[in-house]
Amino acid sequence: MARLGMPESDYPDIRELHLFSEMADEQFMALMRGAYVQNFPPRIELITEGDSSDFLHIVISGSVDLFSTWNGRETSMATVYPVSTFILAATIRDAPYLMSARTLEKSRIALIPSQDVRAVFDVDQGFARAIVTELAQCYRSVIKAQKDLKLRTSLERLANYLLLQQRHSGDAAEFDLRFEKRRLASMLGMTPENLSRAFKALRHYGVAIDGNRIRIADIEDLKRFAKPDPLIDDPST
Amino acid sequence: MARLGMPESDYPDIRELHLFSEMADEQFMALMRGAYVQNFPPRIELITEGDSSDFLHIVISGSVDLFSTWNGRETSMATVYPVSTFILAATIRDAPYLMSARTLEKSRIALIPSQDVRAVFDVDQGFARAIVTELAQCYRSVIKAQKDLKLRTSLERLANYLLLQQRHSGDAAEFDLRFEKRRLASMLGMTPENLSRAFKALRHYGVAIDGNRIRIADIEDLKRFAKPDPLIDDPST
DNA sequence: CGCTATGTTGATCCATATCAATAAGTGTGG
DNA sequence: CCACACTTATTGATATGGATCAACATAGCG
Repeated sequence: MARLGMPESDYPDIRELHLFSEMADEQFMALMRGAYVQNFPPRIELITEGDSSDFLHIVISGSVDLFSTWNGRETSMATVYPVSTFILAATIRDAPYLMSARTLEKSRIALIPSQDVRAVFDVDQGFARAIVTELAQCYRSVIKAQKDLKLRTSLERLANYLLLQQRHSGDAAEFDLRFEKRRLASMLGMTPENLSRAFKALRHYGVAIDGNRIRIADIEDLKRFAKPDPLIDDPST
Repeated sequence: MARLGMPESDYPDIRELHLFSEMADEQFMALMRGAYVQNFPPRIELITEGDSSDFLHIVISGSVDLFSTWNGRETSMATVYPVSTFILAATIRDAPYLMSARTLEKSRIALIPSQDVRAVFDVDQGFARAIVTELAQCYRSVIKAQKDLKLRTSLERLANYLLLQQRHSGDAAEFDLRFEKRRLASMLGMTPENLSRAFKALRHYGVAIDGNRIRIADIEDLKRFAKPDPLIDDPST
């Protein structure tokens, strides 16, 4: 876990990130020279909400939970998978983190000093364009999550989540949940107990669950209940 | 309501927007030349979610409600006051609007073709910097709203909202609600009936309400209940 | 092989929505 | 200027979604 300069073997993965793919080689190398890479065990808190945003983080392998707390309560806000960045907005604004982050599993994380990111933004046209595109994407994702929360019941949110995961699994009739139910419940804005019951309630629409394995008997039946909407559920639009 | 080129008398107000204040004169004039201004009566739907984002909108006077619908339900997402823009993210990504917009009152709205915005972004460093800062700000606002929704009860949300409005009114002991309770309820993610009862429940913490007028007897008392948190309630951070 | 965290199930409680009735504005046209 | 229609706000009664509490089962994991 000692802090090391980034090995060049990690460069290609990061370079492929659309955030870095359009920038000049020279600027990319400048960013990489100032960057660090660390390997973390599971359940390590990487950042804490309220801290100042000294580094842009990139998940190279593993996965990271973004969560927030208030008054003794806690909620999962998002999950970050390789290869992507997190806390870009705090880095840009040089403002305190609004969310905490912890590794879910053994993870490899790259850290780029925030001031380097801001400096390169000002001199590299492609990087600037990429950052603004990425940020707009992030913004739209949160808006969709908020519509999901305000317009749907927890049962409807779960149904739509399952349809999305199913699509994500190449439209297979069966697939595994990507993370533990405890966190899924928190992400969907409900308690674990309520999630357990929601799964049972969805049996009426042909959803079978065995451990982490989900089987959807009749997609159309589930869709009639879930009423998926591209303006809420499509990750791309 | 006929579409007209923007009169030069509107330029200064827009120029002062931090989104436009740092850009070169030449680029600013280029944007303005392609822009239109329209006056709208109250309750006119300016854009509809799902439509393609042809124009960046700027509220010059009046106010605009951003709302979303699904399955016959509707919720207010935000209110836009002069002078500021809305649907910047859709403009940047050239993607469909995720929210609809309607005037709340008689309003003056400027429309800048989205492709002009994207074109100027690529040639003006100051404008690019301003856009990315603005977007990061928008993103953080929604994250805060989401924390508010997921971590607090409706009573706690209302209490913190009142504290914020009070600060917004120069820490006056009395102030008026800025918009009708019906919309306030929707913004806070509750029904009008529930809001009505929530106001009465806050009497225990020294909140008196008469029509649109709010009086907070003891700020500290209300704060002990509301537990305001800069990472949720501060508009600036 | 136990320990600990996770998941399930049942009973109950609480927050919030819904339905219904009434009151109070607000704007419109006569 | 008033009468009417229409929307908004309040209040009460009730229903329901979802949380909490508790008990137990189960699955990883050292």
